[in-house]
Amino acid sequence: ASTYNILCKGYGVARKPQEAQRVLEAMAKGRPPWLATTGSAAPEGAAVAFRASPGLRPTLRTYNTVINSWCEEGGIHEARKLMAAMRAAGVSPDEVTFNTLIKAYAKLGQPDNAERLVREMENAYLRPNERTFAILTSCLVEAGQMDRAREIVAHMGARGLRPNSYVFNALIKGYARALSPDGVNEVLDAMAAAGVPADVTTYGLIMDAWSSAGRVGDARDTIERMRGAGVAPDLQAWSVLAKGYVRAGRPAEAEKVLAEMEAAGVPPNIVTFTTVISGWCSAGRMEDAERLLTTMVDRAVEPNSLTHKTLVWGYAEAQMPRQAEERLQAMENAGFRPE
RNA sequence: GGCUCAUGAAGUG
Repeated sequence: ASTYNILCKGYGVARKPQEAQRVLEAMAKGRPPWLATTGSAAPEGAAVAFRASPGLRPTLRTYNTVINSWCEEGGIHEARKLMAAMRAAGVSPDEVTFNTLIKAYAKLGQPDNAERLVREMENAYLRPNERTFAILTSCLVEAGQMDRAREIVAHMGARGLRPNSYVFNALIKGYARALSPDGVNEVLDAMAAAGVPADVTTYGLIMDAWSSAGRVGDARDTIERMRGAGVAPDLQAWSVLAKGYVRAGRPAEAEKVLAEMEAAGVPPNIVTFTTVISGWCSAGRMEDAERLLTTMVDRAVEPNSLTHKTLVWGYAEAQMPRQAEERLQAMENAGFRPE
């Protein structure tokens, strides 16, 4: 029975296209009620899964899983229809159902609709939970509505909820991207006061804002602060630091980060290497880019399409068409399609 | 009890 649900999820993850209408219509009797009511296509694989066991009725989790697969594809309309259908079939949506739909609006950048759905959720006598607030907060932050986001978070207490790290991290993201250390520190203080420890994501988020802005000194300060707080930087955090040096036009220092992270027990991966290679390319230092590529391959890290693309770009930018062509060829030989 | 929903990294068409 849950095998069944896992199947649905698998198909959802695979983002199967929708030839489903045919599959649905071809289904034998014993079709789940929702099939009759959703006039449009469902993800093909999910429909196949339903077909597999004619006698079985979809459970709440089955519905949630399929609704999620719709939402991942931006099919909010179909998802809502499915919610109506499940109700008609006597299965009541739960918090997960609503969170899934709220997330869909969040992805579409529609905080108003997301908030509307939270109200709808409460009208259905369901309590928004921490995830609901994390999704909503993140949505508001993405929309640049920091004040509203804070309001919402402040409201959690009244509903018996305490902001967790997901919620706090969403706020931090907003302030970090606005390059507002005051805002960031304010949230960090609030986290400490709430007994929610800043984690590797929290610090990574902050570092990324600094690094993206080319303010690598601040990113460096942040990673040291993180270590001081007993939080070990992970692969992403180190990669972000390397990006900071790249963005600041300091590729040699970016490359030093590779050794630094290695020493910390976190070997660089393809993302880290490609980041630093792009730094050499940006500086027109193609021989260094090639040298690092060799180092990378020696360490059994294979270039991917983005690595190749970066090098092609680098040679083009450096007015080295001959080498650009060679790179393009190498890319094709490695089985990557040039764009 | 398990199975469904939330957060950070690469040249960025």
